[in-house]
Amino acid sequence: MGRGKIEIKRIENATNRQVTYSKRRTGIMKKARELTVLCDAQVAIIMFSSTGKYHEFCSPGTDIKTIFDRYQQAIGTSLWVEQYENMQRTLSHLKDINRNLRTEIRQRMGEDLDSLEFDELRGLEQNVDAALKEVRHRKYHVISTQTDTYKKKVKHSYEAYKNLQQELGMREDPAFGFVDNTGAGGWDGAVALGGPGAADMYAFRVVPSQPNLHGMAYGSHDLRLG
Amino acid sequence: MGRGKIEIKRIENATNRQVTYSKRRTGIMKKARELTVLCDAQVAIIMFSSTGKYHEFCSPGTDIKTIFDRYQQAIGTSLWVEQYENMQRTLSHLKDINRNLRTEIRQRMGEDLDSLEFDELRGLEQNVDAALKEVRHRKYHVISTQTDTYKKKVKHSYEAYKNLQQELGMREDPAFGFVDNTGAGGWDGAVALGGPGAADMYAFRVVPSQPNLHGMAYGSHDLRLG
DNA sequence: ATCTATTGATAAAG
DNA sequence: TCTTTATCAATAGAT
Repeated sequence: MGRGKIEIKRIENATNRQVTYSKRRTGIMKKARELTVLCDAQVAIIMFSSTGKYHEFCSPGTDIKTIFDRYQQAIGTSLWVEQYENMQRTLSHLKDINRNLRTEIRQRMGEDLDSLEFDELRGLEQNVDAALKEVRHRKYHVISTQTDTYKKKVKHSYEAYKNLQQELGMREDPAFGFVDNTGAGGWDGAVALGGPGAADMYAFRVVPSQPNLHGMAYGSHDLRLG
Repeated sequence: MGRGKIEIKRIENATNRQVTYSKRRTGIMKKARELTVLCDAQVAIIMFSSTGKYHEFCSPGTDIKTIFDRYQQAIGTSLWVEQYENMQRTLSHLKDINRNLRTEIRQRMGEDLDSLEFDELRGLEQNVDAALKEVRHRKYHVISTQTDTYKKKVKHSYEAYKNLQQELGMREDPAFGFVDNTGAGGWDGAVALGGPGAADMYAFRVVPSQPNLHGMAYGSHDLRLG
């Protein structure tokens, strides 16, 4: 209908496409309105043009949400509710896991032990014992690495100092001499023993792992768009 | 269009109404399909006839849910998308927490220590050390409690035995006598030492705290209908 | 946006 | 429901 028929394929000319969209959209909306009146039907139409503009039609006496709700009911499995419930399940699953993880951490900290069977308690003891050995081992490794580094730094500084001395042709002044700190005691011991207040350092680090859980109470909300 | 024009008002004859609904519905769907192709548009249509039957049309390459979500975003009152994004955020937050908790547990087991600063390492050592003491303390408490219970049971049984003996007027037979198990050794020591394979008991218990995470990959889905 | 030749849609009948 | 066909409606292209 028009001055010559057109092939049903995308109109390449953007202006023509826009004009045709406008005309035909109006036509469809009119048809929908007529169908609503003539046949006592309910119709909902949503359109997006290629430029992103949207237009809607809805039979009078109802609204798009209602019709889409009815549609969901008609097809049985409500897509939205299904997806919503999936997320809901996942959320509560994650929360369960997190609760268990927290419980395990507390037990590994020596708290909440009352609920453990004797065998579990014995296993925990052995596990924590082994962990303590690992941590100590790692600590000593770090200490020795840092000590080596420190020793090297001292050595390099001392050589730089001697070179400087030679450059200047000066005699060494014992008041500014370097002392090799090799061996136990001194720096090593001071770090290993730690000062007051150091004991809670790791416990403090735990805090960011337990952020507040505000905004997680999705339990009772209903996603249906009634 | 047709043999004479018709007024746009409800068709009273039910059969005619149904026939007209069927014809015009087909016509609208065809128009919608043409619009989709000609103008590169997205169209979603839902219809309910007066008899309750539903029909839908949706542009290929998308679906009704997607178009409806986009529509909701377009008109602003996008309750669902908002809620969805909230849940999305909560999920990723929970997953972060979960990851941190697992890291902490691994570190409390003596693994993944490389990333710790020296101070953290020292704090961890002290913390685990203290935890070990707590666990041991609890274990000994359980042992002594169970020992007491055992002793009481033995005592009661012995008394019941003696009463029975008196009832029957029998002389005590040393071969069936009871021995008071008070003191160290015996049952207590056997349990405390544990047998081979007991070391992994606690580690095994951890497994249910790490369920699979199937179906949790909501992270990359985007509900927006771009 | 308006016009109009032309095609498309469909009411009524079979 | 499917087809036919006379008739009206929609619209492509031009202005």
